[in-house]
Amino acid sequence: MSQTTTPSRYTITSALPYTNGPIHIGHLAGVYVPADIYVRYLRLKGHDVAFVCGSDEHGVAISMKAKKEGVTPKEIIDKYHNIIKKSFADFGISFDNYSRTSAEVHHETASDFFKKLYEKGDFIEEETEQLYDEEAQQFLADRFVVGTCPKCGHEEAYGDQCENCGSSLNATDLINPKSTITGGVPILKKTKHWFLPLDRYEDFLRKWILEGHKADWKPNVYGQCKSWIDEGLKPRAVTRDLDWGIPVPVEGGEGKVLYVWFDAPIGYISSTKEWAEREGKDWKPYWMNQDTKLVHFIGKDNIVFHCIIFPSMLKAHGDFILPENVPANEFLNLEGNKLSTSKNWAVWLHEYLEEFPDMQDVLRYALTANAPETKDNDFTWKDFQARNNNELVAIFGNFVNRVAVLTHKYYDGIVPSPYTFEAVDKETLEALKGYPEILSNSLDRYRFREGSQELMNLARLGNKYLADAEPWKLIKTDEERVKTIMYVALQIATGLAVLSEPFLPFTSEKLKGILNVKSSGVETDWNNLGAQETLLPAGHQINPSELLFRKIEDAEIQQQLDKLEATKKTNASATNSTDSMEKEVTPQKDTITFDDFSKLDMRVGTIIEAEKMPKADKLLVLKVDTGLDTRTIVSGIAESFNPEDIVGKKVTVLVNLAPRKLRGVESEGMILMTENKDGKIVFLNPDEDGVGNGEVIS
RNA sequence: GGUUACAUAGCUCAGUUGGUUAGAGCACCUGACUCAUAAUCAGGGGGUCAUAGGUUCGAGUCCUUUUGUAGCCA
Repeated sequence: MSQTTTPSRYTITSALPYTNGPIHIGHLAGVYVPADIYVRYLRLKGHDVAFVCGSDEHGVAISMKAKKEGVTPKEIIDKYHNIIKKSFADFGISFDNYSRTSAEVHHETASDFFKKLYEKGDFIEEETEQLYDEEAQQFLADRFVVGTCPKCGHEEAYGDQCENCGSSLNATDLINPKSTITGGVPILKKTKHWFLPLDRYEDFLRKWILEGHKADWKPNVYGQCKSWIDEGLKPRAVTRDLDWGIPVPVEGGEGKVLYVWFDAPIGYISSTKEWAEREGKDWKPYWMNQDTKLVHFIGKDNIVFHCIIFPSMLKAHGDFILPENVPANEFLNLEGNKLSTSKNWAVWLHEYLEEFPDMQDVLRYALTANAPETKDNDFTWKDFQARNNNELVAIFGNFVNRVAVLTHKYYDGIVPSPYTFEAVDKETLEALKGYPEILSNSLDRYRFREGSQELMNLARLGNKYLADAEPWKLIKTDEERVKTIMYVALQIATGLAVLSEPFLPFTSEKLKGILNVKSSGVETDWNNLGAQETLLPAGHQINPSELLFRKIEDAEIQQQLDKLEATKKTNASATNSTDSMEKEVTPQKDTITFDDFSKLDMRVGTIIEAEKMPKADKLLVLKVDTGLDTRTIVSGIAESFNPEDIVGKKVTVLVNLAPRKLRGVESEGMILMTENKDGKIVFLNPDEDGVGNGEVIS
């Protein structure tokens, strides 16, 4: 079913980022950069495009993270939605609309979608028994249950998987299951759910994918679909017992929400609606007209949802078109290890943007030139540096600079009139004309890595032309010839300015500024570039040269490597100290100023007396010599220390804390404590010899 | 465990339907040049195409084995 005619419009989606963390280079290389290149290319060719995305804000993981951190899901999604949205915008991902699944338009769209399928009888209803936490009054998603693994005996296995032996489990299989919310023992309780019977769509999928897209879908995508279909598709639950998400909008759906994978892809549609509303357009053609080409950019972990489940949903609904292609990318690693949000093993986009200001295109280029299109790839900072210094600076930037500098040197920045074109000039101009098609060839087949290299080849063509023609020598003997040479070189530079736009949008803009193309009077777009004789006319004034790229020094790379090394160390010590018990690192608090800090008066003190507070399990009444005075401090450490053991101990005391009465005893300060790996409270003690009472801590 | 994909020079990758001495960029070595961000241009060395077998006149390309990596499923 590959389309042979040119589509009237394009709907391009890129995977909705999950709002449990910021965007990192893996997301960029796999999804957003290729999607953005494709979209910019389509726009340059004058196509009607809707490029939509948004934050995916539902699901168990966010609900769980919220409970763990003691905040509401909304606080989490707002935080990450804002970070993500801003970093995309700053990075130049040119979404027509970036929405979020908590938006009203999405709730409505997803609800309606569900209702329509419900009314058509496209769901199966089934009652199953699930674990239920009576105290919290809610059903427990697999991740909310821990217990002993029935296979290996590991005591901290999750309801869906044992991280010790790696086997997947059902929550009901766990021995001694416990709710992670209350710690209580869950009971089995009946619950009703709605299932999408994928088996009904088997014939359709077989025909559509296995016959229709055998040739044009990537091997991995096609192969995975084939294995799913061949194994026999089963009904899949599209609702969950959860309090975070889109409420099931039909009778009996109280306390239940749509499965996040049911609502998320509908987010593409909602986002399109939001965009159309704002732009005063009709969203429907973008999703319902057969002459629209729909393409989903995703990572390989999402293949089944975008190729099997979502298309089945769309088919069931009946009004929608299906994706023409799903160019799923493989994964990117970082310095030899898997990227991990929870382990902080990543190059975070929002941090990159701060650490390498105005260098968006460098990261775009490095990620494109080394994109994980056919297999997992490794991002290394050394490669990043090499791509920048050897290619962007040395080949692309340098060519442009030498052309601009020579033009100013010889002609005060005015494009010279060519004299007679020799064979080499004609060949070079002819080669230049061929580039739009060369690049189209790559981009139409989603080969962005190849495309980026072809673009670089155009700059190479320019460098070679100059090296062969040697205008700097001829200027002394043959001025007419030099005019022709510089004219040709300027045409190539202009070609680069136009053709680099999808790959290097910021650079393209800058280069167009140098060449002053907007006032040249020549229409230079992708389509007529190949047909046009002149891209930058003789007599046209260009602006002074500006460097397009700067070199990246070894020290900058080392800094990034050190940062990763520090992460490794943090992770290693975290694993050691939490060997058996999962211990969450408390998130960093809001920043304070130095003035805030200096308000704290902390001193070295010595405990001179200690006794238990009557009728209190946790409290000790201490007399502490602070160097200033001897004062009474009540401390909640009785469970960890015997009073007699701590007399004479040197401790850190916050002395200017407002006094407070605890159990009738006034406490005049606070002793600083921390916790060791076993959860035991320990003193933060100034144990260096010769440190006396009353010394200020700063 | 099942399944899908991947495995080609030191590194990153091309290699369409099997067809002459396996290609490119980077790195390395040599030479040329100086307009240019010590950039550029030319030339060179370097691979028994993961492994073992098979089909074929002929296989990096098709089939099977083993190993490794990754995704998905159980």
